[in-house]
Amino acid sequence: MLDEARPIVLTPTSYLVLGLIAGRDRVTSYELKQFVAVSIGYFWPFPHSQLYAEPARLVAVGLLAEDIETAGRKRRYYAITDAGRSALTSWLEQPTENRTEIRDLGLLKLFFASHAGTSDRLRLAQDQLAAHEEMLKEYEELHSRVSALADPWELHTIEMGMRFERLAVQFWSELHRDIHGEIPRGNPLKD
Amino acid sequence: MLDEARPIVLTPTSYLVLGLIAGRDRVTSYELKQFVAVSIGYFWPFPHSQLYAEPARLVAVGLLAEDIETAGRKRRYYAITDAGRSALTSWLEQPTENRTEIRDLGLLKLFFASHAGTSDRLRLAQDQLAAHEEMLKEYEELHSRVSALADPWELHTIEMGMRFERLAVQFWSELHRDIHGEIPRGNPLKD
DNA sequence: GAAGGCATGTAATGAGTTACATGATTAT
DNA sequence: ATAATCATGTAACTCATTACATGCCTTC
Repeated sequence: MLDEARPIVLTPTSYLVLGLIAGRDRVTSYELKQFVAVSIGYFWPFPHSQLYAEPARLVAVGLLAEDIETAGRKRRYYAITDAGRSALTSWLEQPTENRTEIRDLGLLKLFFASHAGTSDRLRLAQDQLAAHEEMLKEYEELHSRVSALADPWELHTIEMGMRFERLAVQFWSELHRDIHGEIPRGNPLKD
Repeated sequence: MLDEARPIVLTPTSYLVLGLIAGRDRVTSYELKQFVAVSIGYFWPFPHSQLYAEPARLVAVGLLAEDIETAGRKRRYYAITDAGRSALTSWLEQPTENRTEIRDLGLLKLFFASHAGTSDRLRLAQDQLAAHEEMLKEYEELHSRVSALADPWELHTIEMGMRFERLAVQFWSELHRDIHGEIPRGNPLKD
């Protein structure tokens, strides 16, 4: 009972990692990375180094157990502990303080579009439209690929992602149309 | 030309601050804070200390000019420099690398809902539904309050926010209905 | 003239990002 | 057997967050 000092505070990333590990029995950071890339990473991106740093923190506070390979690769396998599982479920029981953060550089640029010229606005809308169409397609492929096997709750979040992308496609294409209508005659689009 | 060392790299927050200041001629961090609270802060939240730290950085690299009151309050007024304005516009011209980040603790919990019980899932959906309905109302009030005066591009981002909230309301209410249907008979809802 | 809240700012800490690094495996 | 790519991890640095601090103004 030394060092009772700072209370354990878990970040969203902590729960993310905890939750991912809770669903498996032994995983390496690399495996988590693989999975994140085709699931939660779609709308909650972060660099893979977090998947190395965060488990280390969680081991330090007893929510994960670590098991290091003795063989050549010396992989670090993580597993959730009882304490970890109960931290996870009690988080799930807790009411959620909610402020959805939508960080999108395209929207940020749109916010400041009064400082840009019409052609830049148009390109912005075009690019965003294309990017979101692309993302939508990716989501759809992903969805059809995993819809049979994946956890149904994970699937729901993927569906939310798809809906968001549809919304974005709609939004930017309307905007594109509007901006297009506003191009001055003396300066016709080429392309 | 001493210290040509590290190239100036601007973060999204940098452009956010730069853009905000570009639209005004002299502002304090506090004024920025006020404005952020009813605009971009809705979907890109961050603590106000950033609005003190970031201008300082931008002054250091010459993109903002600082003017400190001599009177009692010693307020720091910021204004954009020519270099700052051109940094902003060239950013606006640049194509946007896009990965929309949607950070939402409710969705994260949904992702891990297999580790929760039905009643917790139900509460999650209820809470999220209520929270998004609330946000939608806020957006609508904001929109009608400012629709006449605000920059039209800012308005568009607010409209995107509203659309997102409508989507979220839709999503969580469908989910709520689905979960509700799944409650085992032996364990009827009270409330 | 005290109290409370708004206005304004700073310090400390740790999380998150970027960049690098190196050992396996596969393809050619 | 060499190159290329995948697998796995770490280090440095900076931004972002939390928490605190204090002056000014209003109101009673």
